[in-house]
Amino acid sequence: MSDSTCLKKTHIVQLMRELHHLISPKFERCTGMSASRLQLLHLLYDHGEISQSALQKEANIDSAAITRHLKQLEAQEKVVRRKNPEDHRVTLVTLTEQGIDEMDAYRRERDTFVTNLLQGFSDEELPTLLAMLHRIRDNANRIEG
Amino acid sequence: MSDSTCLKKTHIVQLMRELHHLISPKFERCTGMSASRLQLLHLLYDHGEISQSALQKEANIDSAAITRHLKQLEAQEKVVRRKNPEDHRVTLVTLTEQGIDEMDAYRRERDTFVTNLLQGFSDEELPTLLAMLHRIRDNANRIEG
DNA sequence: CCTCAATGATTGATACATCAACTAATATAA
DNA sequence: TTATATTAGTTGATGTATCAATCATTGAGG
Repeated sequence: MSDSTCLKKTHIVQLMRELHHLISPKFERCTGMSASRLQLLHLLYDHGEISQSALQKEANIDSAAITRHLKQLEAQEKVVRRKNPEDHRVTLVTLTEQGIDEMDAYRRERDTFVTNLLQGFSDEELPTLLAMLHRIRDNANRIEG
Repeated sequence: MSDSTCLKKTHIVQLMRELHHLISPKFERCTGMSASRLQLLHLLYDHGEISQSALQKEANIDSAAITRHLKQLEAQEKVVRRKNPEDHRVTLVTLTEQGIDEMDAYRRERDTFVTNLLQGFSDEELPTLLAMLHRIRDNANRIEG
């Protein structure tokens, strides 16, 4: 592979890192909640009651982080947890009514945010970008870890 | 904007987050150093002696984080710090000989990593992707912060 | 039935990033 | 030139992520 190709690839990887660094705190300020936590809430919204380990697998977050997030979301009365009566090892999590209600507002904020972030992208460009990101993800999954 | 466009944008943003989450620890394992710290070393390599505040501006990292990274890099004898004799507020940082030597290895590891991560991307696709990421960055910079 | 392995969740230690508060040095302006 | 503001860097508190160790519960095999 040519040097210039490698250089471009390096720039892309650097830029992706920089973007995350730039976007993540802004997302949090605009939506009022961190992307991780909002992801958990969305998973709960879509799945209904779900175990923490299932959440963990879908969100790809460490189970310790799941526990800590849910502890705080529970304190904010956005979720409830209960032991699965059929298997006392597993904890089942659900959105509260309040949590469900608040999701609408969070969703709106998120939609505004992503709209602004990808402003100017045409209907042809978006699928192109999405496909590229998927390919990068597949490559990443092949790298030893 | 149509719902499906917004949905695509949301997917893209989610995927970018997921990618960072996936790539960052792998990068660290493969190269033997976190991307932040390697970025600092690269900046030092390119600039020669440079002040911490200049480093901070280029790396876009909090100055507290800069201080702590450099403290450890100094303990590992990869960098040296000295006060600017003309302005005792500023601390000037340089790579040590050892630091410079080690950069070759780090660079090789990084090149291997980014090559694998972007495997299969053609010479036409890479600039396209890079341009798109730049546009996203510009959009992000326009979002209130 | 009883041991031992596997699973789900939690906790503690550690790492890294941020913000806010602070110190020290320098620049500005009355 | 003295008071004030600005700049560079450090430190402490906090939040979040990881890994490793631990506990409780369940499952499987002798």
